[in-house]
Amino acid sequence: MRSSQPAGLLPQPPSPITDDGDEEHFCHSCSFSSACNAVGQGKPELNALQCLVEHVGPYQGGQHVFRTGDPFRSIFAVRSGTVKTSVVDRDGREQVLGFYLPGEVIGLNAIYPDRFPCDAVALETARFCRFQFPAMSALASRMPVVQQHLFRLLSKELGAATLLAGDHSADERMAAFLTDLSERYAARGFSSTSFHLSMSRGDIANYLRLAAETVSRVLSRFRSQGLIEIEGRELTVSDPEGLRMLGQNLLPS
Amino acid sequence: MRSSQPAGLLPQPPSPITDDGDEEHFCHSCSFSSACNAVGQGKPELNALQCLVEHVGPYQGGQHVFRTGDPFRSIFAVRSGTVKTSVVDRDGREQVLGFYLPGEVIGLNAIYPDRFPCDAVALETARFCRFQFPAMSALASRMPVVQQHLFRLLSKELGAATLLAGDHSADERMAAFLTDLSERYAARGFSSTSFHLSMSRGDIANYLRLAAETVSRVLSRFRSQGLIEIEGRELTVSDPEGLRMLGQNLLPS
DNA sequence: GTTTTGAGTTGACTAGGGTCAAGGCGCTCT
DNA sequence: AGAGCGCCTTGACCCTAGTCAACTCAAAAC
Repeated sequence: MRSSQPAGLLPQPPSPITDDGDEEHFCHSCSFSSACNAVGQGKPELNALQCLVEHVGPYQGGQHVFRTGDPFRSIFAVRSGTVKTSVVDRDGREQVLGFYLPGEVIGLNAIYPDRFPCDAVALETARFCRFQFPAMSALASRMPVVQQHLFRLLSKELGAATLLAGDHSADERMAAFLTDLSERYAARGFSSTSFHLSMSRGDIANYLRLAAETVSRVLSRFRSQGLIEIEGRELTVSDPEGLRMLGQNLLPS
Repeated sequence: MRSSQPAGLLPQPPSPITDDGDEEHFCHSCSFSSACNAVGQGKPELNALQCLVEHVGPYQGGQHVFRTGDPFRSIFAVRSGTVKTSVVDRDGREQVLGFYLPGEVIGLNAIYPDRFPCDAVALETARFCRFQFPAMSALASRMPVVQQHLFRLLSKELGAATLLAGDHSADERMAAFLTDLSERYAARGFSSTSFHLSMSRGDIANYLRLAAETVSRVLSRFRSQGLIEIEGRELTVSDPEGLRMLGQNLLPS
């Protein structure tokens, strides 16, 4: 199953960025690790999970992983790369819903409508673990720990969505966004103070419900205040605590 | 179990508003009906569900059903009355997260943190079905239909939270809010064109991330445009289609 | 090498909605 | 009845962030 490729895509040589790395380490930093590990500890259910997990990709930057309205059949855990989810409203305007880093899961919001309610686009070359959902759901019935994990993932995402809905200033939003990204990178074993923004200013602006110009201005202001250093899409957080203070009202707990 | 009361509350005579009504009809309009019905069709699991459901209340308007930080032990289905959920941020400002009508479920966002992440306050005399969650979760493992129902409820709420996060004008937000309320009342068997707003203008404003004055102004404008009639908290929707058009970008599907 | 294109930055102006303030209406409590 | 209070409405003003526009820069296309 390691070698499976989506139809129509040529396999390409692995690069340092997109290489899956060793399974042990990758799974350790994956949102599903507790579920997967629970299954993978020599129990007979191991085979069950292996049947419903499939490694897919690579998707090149700009390619769709799924589109609004596609029938819901599986959820995806990001193995490498970054993904943006978005909807387009009736006026044709895009609304960015979220960015997903390696180890995070997309597609959970499709369970209810039974169709994907948003687009998912790779921002850079990306690979995934694809979990067949009906089978996953069935497995969850037999394995409480898997069920619990799904409940928690859903509930967690619900909490995250709620935070963005508050009325907050541009500075608060940006500070919270950067702090959140920093912590998510840290949780996956990357540097928390220095990383690459894989999304454009426009995407950030859209996600934070600001104008692209405002994002530019706020970043410039943060730089002149010594909170961050930024050049293009390379970001260094100089004052993590200062940023955290600014964004605290938007951050969990 | 029908007669259980929270400690410290005197039973009070049922009123037309707060009376549970007959079980059959109530359950028919409840979000949990498909799960409950599946369980209650003469199967042995009937007893299991009855053990974990408890009818609680009445809570008077202003009373807390649960508070932020309370340990998570159960979810609640509203049987009668209306409930507001909210958080207070570090500056002490309240943020209204949602309003819940009879037949709707509160507490799902507590699964992940394992504590309630928000307050829930009755806006008017309210009664509930309380479901012990660990037991419910265990039941879900044995009964796929219950599990599926929980997944769907969570995923549905996730979709709803996402909609509020967009950047929309005051008019769009208010129109979508009224249309949504109207449809939820209709789904529960009440009039969709004429109903009582159980929350204050301030609560509506807070929920929609507007100022109370703006809510007032928008409602006045809607009235002068012939979209609604409103007197105090009594609302009549004169032009449902017009409202729907206005709020369409915020409404599901 | 030149042109084109798109992302990003910065400045000037504008507008939607927040804030402040005053006043009306309908409660409840003496 | 009168006082007090909370909720609501309306008006005047202001501020944050959006819009429009000009310009830079780097990478891709020719």
